Amino acid sequence: MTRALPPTAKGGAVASDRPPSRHATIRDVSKLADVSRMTVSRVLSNPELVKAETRERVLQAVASLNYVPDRTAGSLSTRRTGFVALVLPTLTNVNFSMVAHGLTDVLRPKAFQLLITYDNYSQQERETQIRNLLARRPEAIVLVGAAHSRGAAALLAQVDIPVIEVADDTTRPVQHAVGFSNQEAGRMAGQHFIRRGFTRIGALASQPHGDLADHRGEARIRGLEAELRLNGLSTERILRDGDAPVSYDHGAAKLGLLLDRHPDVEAVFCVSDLAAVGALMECQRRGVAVPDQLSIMGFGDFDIGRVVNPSLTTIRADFQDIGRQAGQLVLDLLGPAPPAAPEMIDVGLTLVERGSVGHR
Amino acid sequence: MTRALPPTAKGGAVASDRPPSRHATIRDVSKLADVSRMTVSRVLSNPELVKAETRERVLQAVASLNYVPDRTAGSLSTRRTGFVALVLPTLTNVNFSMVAHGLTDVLRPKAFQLLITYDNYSQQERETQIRNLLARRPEAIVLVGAAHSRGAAALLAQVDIPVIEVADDTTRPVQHAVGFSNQEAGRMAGQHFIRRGFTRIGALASQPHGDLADHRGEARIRGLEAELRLNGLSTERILRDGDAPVSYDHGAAKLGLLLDRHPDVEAVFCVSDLAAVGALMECQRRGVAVPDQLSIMGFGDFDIGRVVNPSLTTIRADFQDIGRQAGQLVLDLLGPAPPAAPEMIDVGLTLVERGSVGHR
DNA sequence: GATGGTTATGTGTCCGGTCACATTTTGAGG
DNA sequence: CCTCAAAATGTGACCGGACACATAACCATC
Repeated sequence: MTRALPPTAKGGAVASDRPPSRHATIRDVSKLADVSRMTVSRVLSNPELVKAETRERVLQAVASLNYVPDRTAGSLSTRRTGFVALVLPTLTNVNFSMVAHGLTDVLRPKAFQLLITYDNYSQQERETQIRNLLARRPEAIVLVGAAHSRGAAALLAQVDIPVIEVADDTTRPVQHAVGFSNQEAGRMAGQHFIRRGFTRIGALASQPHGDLADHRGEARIRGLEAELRLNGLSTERILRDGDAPVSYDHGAAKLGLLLDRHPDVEAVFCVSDLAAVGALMECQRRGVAVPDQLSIMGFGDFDIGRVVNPSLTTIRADFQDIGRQAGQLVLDLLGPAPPAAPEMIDVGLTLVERGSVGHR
Repeated sequence: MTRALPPTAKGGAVASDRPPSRHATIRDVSKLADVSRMTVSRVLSNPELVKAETRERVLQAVASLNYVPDRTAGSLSTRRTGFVALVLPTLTNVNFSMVAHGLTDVLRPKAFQLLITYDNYSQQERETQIRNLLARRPEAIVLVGAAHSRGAAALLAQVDIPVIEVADDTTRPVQHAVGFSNQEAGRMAGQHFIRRGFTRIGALASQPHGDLADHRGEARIRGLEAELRLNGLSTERILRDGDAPVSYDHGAAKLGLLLDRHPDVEAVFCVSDLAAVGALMECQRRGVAVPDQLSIMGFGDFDIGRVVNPSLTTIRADFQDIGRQAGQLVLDLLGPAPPAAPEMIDVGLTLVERGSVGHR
């Protein structure tokens, strides 16, 4: 329960007291069952190699000692940790969590353990996280996002395990990628608005600056910009303001700003459903009818978009599927016949038409 | 990049090929720097013990070999893994994620690494997750929720590391607890409604059944029930229906059901803000004015509650603070002077009055 | 220049498993 | 009852670090 105080405890910082082993070891079990360590080991990993009678005896010893094999020790010997590292921007974004769930769906049955960390959208922090993770000797590393600091990129480039970048653009990954084109998302939004007859199209995004930046959101905005230009439309209603990541509040506040600056805006694309819902709510408060007076489109297909009024038209990427595919890719790459070429899987995007986008 | 195929590869399942070491070891570094292993080890953990000149030489060797110390090996020797295990119901609930963030806030600076898993609200799965985690020899284990299967409870009871149950009731924890009273939350909701003059009070919750059950939500409901009874009010408008965990959709659907069954209901408490927001949206669709015709209260103070119209009155528990306090408790318990008695920290609850609750 | 206390560095062992290989036991067949 | 392959079990080394302790280098002092 409580740690035994080292005998030399002076109340000060006693850093180097090697705590006594409090766990039963394989030797304890082997003695109790009167077999060799190896037999115990076999009972636990290849039971069919051990005679039923002996096996039973060993299992009883295991149970009576509450023996739980130490995977740290096992890993050192087998050189297989069973860890797969996962780096997310944050744990608080459901879509990123879905990537983790998707990975777990595939990897948990194969006895892999996810090592999940996050970097709060900071490339600097991401680099130190990657470094820490590598010290744990994961068998593969999965990262949400393809933008890395110079140091992180160097780290990943010289690593000898599968590296999979997910939920981002699949162009020029370090090794492998499972994702979609963020620019394409922006283009889809633009095309949809244009098809609906809108010409005064705006957008809400964060301002990209320095270490903390939402590269994926920015890419979406660039896609929209490109589409607008292609159609000879103005891009002046695209608002980049505030810090990443965007939120409900961001959407509400910035929609107000956009409306003040460009009262003539007909349709707004938000880099995230969160901002879109915030914008929608701000419209309710201002008495701006959606979609009659203003159309709103989001990105990400968050649950909330389905219940708001009107329901939110959005662009969907299946993040759980991304996780699953990444997980399967990890298994393939770690398997007996790993694919030789880098995999670049594009899971595509779907425009989900609901109620928040009208037409002219 | 790709795994070297074992020389014996027949294309079949080659399970037991011990992959050759692909990482530089401390010996490699020591040879290159022409020092002993121990000097290298010291440079990396107690640099001040090594002469500046030697240190420099070692660091160069480290850099040129891209040496990353293997924490698996280190852990085996020091008997300190630096892992703190965290078991959540799911990764997709922001409040649980906030617990993880709070823990990280405190533990990351102390070089601990969270080992995060989730059990999809299944006690059975939770038990196997705990078992897997223990094999990794975490130095402490933090669990969201205090309800465990018989096996899990046994596992936790005989473990020799700090066990902290968080974000749940703090009564009778296995060891320590950081949380709040869910029943109290229900009572607070009831009291607030009653103060506002309502008598026909209802609630939305999931149906508790079997392995998958939302014990926390159920406790809130029981608190509300108790409060209603205490005031001689009917509890018949409390609706327990559908599977846990509740969601926006659940709230929307079940509010409809409640309204159909009890058109006279004046105020509804939802076990989660998610359900509350869903209910609110359903009201918008049905033309039921909130709060004029119906008052709605949630639990959890999710971001979305602040932006909807009307904004959502809710009961707030500071989940990130829970995480931080749990993290600090871990540090204390692992420190040189661990508290002897079990800690039971109640972080309390706050009623956040916003727009969705009116009065008679 | 011998003495002794720092400071700096090195050696052997162990952590708790698993691997490769060796040895013993078992049982079918002659 | 012996032979011999197959099945069952055991032995020693090793994975990559860190600890405890030993030894060497340094430097001031007398």
